[in-house]
Amino acid sequence: MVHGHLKPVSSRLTVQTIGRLSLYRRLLLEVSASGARQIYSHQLATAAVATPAQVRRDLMAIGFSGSPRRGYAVDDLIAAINAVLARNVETSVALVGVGNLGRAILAYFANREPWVRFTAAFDRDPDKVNRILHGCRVYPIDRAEEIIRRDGIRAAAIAVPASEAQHTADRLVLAGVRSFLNFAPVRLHVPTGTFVDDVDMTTALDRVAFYAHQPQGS
Amino acid sequence: MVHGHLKPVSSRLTVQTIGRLSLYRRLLLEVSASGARQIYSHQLATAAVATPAQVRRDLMAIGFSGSPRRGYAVDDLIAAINAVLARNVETSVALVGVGNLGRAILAYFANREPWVRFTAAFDRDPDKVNRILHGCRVYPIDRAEEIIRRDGIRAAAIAVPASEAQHTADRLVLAGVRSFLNFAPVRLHVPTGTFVDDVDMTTALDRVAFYAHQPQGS
DNA sequence: AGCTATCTGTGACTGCGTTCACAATGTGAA
DNA sequence: TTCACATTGTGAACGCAGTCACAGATAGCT
Repeated sequence: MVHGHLKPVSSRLTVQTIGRLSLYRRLLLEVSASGARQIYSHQLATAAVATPAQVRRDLMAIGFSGSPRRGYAVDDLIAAINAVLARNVETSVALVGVGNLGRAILAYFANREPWVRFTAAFDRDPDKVNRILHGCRVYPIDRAEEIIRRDGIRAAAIAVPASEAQHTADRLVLAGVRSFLNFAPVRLHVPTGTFVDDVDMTTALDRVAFYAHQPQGS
Repeated sequence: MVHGHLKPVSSRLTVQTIGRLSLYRRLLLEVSASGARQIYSHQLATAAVATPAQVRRDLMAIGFSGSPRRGYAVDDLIAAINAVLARNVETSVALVGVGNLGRAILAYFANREPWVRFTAAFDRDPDKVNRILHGCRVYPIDRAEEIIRRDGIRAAAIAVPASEAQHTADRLVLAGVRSFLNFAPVRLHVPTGTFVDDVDMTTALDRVAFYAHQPQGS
């Protein structure tokens, strides 16, 4: 779930399209590694569990063209997506909350997405600070504003308890963060122009439990 | 992201509504604990970062009525949502993949959602099996079909590497699982009537990185 | 060189989730 | 008891993401 008000970035680059581009890139990297140099929209669509028209629309949105009867050039497409998604620069992300979940996040993303790096983590617990976890240094939460400003960090993952999430977000916004990956099972109130992507495992689990009880029929 | 084709469960119980009901319930439990007995749609909407009309439509979808000038009865509403979401029974969920992420999931949900329980976990690694993690026993992956069938488990969380996710899902579907919480950064091909809720942290992080670079203006 | 098959690019359309707006309701105050 | 008004319930309108369907393009085959 995504919330937070944003004007469209370009003509037709919606949040959904951005998400699918991320998926396409992952799939294309595998395709490229397997040696294929061209790919059709219907092949990419199958891999992404989408429709060919959807794929073509998404690529149209980033101004990437293929050629009839040959499809899209895989490596060029990867480069085009890289240019759009990450502006070809490494993005620094802060992590707040180094509990079970926070540590799993650091472990999960270590060496996974080269264009994104967790450069600083923060926690309230004095026992957790001043360590280095998966290449990310943990600082006391009180130094968050200072370090985020110093390093020009504009993105942050929130992995604190639900009761502290809003307060944490407020502080980060003031420090200059405009884009949140929110793992807390609450919705954050943020100013216009701030992006929030909720990764709400609680809601997801409730949904899964609900549909587990539905009658088999399609 | 949710995929997998499903006919509407009831008249207007969409996937989105189910998700919001889960959120409402969490908020209402806090409200109830704080002592309030009635709540207005606009109060619930503010807490959920939604609109009053949205809240009223969702409650209409589960046939719950309030009264003008007094709003909705908090405890009755919680009970109504419980009845819809979990059918008032405990749901058993299997976990496949007991790596960093899988263990974090078990820790995260231990004692969090009383109506959902991870009753069995599976892993390929012989070193990980036959332990009990956060109240959940870990079995070798080869016993998955047997145990899922034995316990009538219909929901599963997938926390295996991307390359094994599809294969894992296929086996689980054959064993009777109809509802997936997919943490692997791929889209699963599943038969009609099977539900998949993707918790794709990779895509989410890419989105957050993208919007971190967008100009401040709303 | 011409022809054909098949894929891309895109205007138009569709369906659906959300929001609007207002009639109906009934509560609490005087 | 009456009145006033804040809140609910919901038909209708809206907007947008996704799909359709076809014109345009081009590579390969004969």
